Amino acid sequence: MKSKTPINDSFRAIADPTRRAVLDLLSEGEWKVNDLVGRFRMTQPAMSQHLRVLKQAGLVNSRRAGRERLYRIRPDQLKPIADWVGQYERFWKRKLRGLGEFLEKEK
Amino acid sequence: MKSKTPINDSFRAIADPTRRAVLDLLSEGEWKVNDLVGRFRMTQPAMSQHLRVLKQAGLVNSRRAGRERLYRIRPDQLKPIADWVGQYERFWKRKLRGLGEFLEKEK
DNA sequence: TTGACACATAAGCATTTGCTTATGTATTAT
DNA sequence: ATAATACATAAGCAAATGCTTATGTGTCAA
Repeated sequence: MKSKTPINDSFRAIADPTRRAVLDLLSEGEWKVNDLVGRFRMTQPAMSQHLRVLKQAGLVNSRRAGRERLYRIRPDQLKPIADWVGQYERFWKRKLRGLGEFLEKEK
Repeated sequence: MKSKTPINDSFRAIADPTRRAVLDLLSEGEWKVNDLVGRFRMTQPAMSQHLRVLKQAGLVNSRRAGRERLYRIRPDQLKPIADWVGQYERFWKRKLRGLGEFLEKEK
């Protein structure tokens, strides 16, 4: 069987465009589920399932407020992803400076 | 039907741990397919399929060399991902400075 | 030219994913 | 207490994913 690492869960979680859009909305502040549903062509259970994936990946938190449930982002949990992609940042930074063509031609 | 954007393909491509590991290897330079196969517990067709996904996402290039085929990374294609994750960078940077607790408590 | 090599592609299959329509579970309103 | 609201969870299903074992296709070697 395959081991599921949390870091892997994060990458998988943001692979879905709906979930990325949800994170973008949550970056503005807390949202209740029904308000999120109203932003997508999707039923409420579908949204709840996306939120569960995000929660299991550690990318969001939730709290009760009466009979509503408010989700908030945990943006620091995106740092492992930023770190991984950041490994490659130097490549396009060099390219933007125009002194990185050697990589294209090396070998 | 759902439209498949290239940016979405990139996120999906790096969702798989094998493909991320391949990209990490390719960041050292060009690799031939069989050498990549030797690094994973996987058949050659499986690796070729991973490489195809990476190629369709624009994350790698390939060229023939005799009867071998050499793959190289196109790291600048990761920039859209870096940009998206980078939107959230300020959150954990603020947190590291210790002056970002307000976000935890706001509302 | 014939065979071996390096790789891609096809076909098949089990698992996962993303959605739907029920249905369950708190919480609030009456 | 009862009904309505807000959401989660279960079950079912089509499509996508990741792998496998054939089987192509192009290149080199004999």
